Amino acid sequence: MTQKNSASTFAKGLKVLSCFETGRRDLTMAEVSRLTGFDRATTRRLCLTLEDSGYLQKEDRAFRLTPKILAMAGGYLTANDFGRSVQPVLNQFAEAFEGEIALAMRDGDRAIYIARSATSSARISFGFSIGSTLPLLPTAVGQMLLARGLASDVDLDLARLIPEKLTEATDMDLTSIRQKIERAASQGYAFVRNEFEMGAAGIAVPVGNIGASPAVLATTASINQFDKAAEFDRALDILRRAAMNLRL
Amino acid sequence: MTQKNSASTFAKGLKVLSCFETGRRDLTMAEVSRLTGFDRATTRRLCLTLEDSGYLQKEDRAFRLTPKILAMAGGYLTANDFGRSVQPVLNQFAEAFEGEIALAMRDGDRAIYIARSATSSARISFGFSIGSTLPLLPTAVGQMLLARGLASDVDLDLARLIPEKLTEATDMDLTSIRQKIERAASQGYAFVRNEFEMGAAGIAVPVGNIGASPAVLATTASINQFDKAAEFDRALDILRRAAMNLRL
DNA sequence: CAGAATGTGTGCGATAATCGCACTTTATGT
DNA sequence: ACATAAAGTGCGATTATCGCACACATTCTG
Repeated sequence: MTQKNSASTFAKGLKVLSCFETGRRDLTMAEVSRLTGFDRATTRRLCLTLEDSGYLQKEDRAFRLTPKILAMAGGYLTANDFGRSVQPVLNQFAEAFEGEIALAMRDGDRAIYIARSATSSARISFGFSIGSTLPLLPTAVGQMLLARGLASDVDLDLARLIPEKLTEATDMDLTSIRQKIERAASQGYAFVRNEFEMGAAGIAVPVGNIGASPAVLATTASINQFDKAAEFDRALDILRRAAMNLRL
Repeated sequence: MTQKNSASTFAKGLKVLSCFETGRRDLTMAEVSRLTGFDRATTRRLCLTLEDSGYLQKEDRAFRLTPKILAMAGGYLTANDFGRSVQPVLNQFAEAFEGEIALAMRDGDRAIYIARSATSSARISFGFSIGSTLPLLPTAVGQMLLARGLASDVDLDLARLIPEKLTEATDMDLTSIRQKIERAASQGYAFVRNEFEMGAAGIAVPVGNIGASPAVLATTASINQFDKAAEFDRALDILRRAAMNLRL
């Protein structure tokens, strides 16, 4: 059905492209067709258009993203001047942590890393990088982003977002989650352990806005690194000082 | 004109999207129309489709990329497992340098950073990050990538690529550039000073392939950091050891 | 402040692009 | 060798798209 002010073929194509967002290594046209629900002939034309345009390359019968998509991401980062204004600050404070620090914001129903720095002693595990996406409910980053919203928006979000049991410790109770978000708002930080990844803990603090969108600063580490109150306090202090140093 | 196996509306839309790759902060529909050559009504529909799909947001009358494009980049990085296999090694060797180290590959007629690490003491200047693109001819990264190609491909490339005078010192002579590429191939590293950015020097070494595409590892610094032969040799040695440590 | 320049929004007829179906061919798996 | 899955193809029907011209809105300039 034709919709004013829109190009449905283009929208379909973007949906095909978004199939590659999850990090699935190789996708055949048949798989893309199943994921999108589009007719196989339609999917074929759209995939080949992405290949012609340089965003996908085909190997055997499977497609994968090319690094051209990184250039687009680079366009976003350059437009915001993050390479100069944000990255050096994150590098400095990652060293203060001897760990990892990341700047994140919300994109739809998820959190997304938009800048990150880590030292060689940082915990590897999940393999976070620019562009990594995290769920909102079971992560410190997500809870702090939700906490930065209006209470009425939190109500709407909690009515829509479905908790997903990622570990044995993932909190599936919306009332409990809401309390954590409210506590994050009142105490100025979110702290989550074992809910997103077993053995991992995260702390997130508010940091200002990117455009009109709230951003948060976070660090993740092994849970035992924050066991002692002094270690936790030190990490929180460094995060807060990093937040004050960031010019967003 | 209809072309088999393709969707021209989608291709047009991707061309609109690519207008935002350059890091231009805000683009109006009129500007996008001029850049692409498309009719203004066509451009309007395509821009609004990108907005509907979450890739662009509009502020006043200008559009800008949203962080959603970073998630796509994250899909590329996750598919290649760079967050786990590459980033920790780069972090380790950035510390050895007390500077910057980056993994790059070729994308069309440019080099593109696909992973990067820097310490707080690294030189800021250009603000490189994942997704940063560099020209092939006046950069160590570019010359090393060209050097990794077949001699016949280098011939074709040098016949097509047009040198661009970025600094007073940019080499515009194709014969001279060809010699530098050949030297890079024979000595196993490329070294460039002041040609891309005044005051900046870069060293690049080969590092293996990503998929079927050659990759290189590079560091950049102030030119005076490599003035002494001992400093240069140390940097080259660290780069080579980093290259050996990377599992691509 | 008026006029010029630029950007945006809209309607609509023509037509080109797209769709999706069914069939064929190729590749892979058992 | 056969079954299954994926890809490739042709084509008629239909829809989506295009681009033009005009109107409206915003910004710039003298």
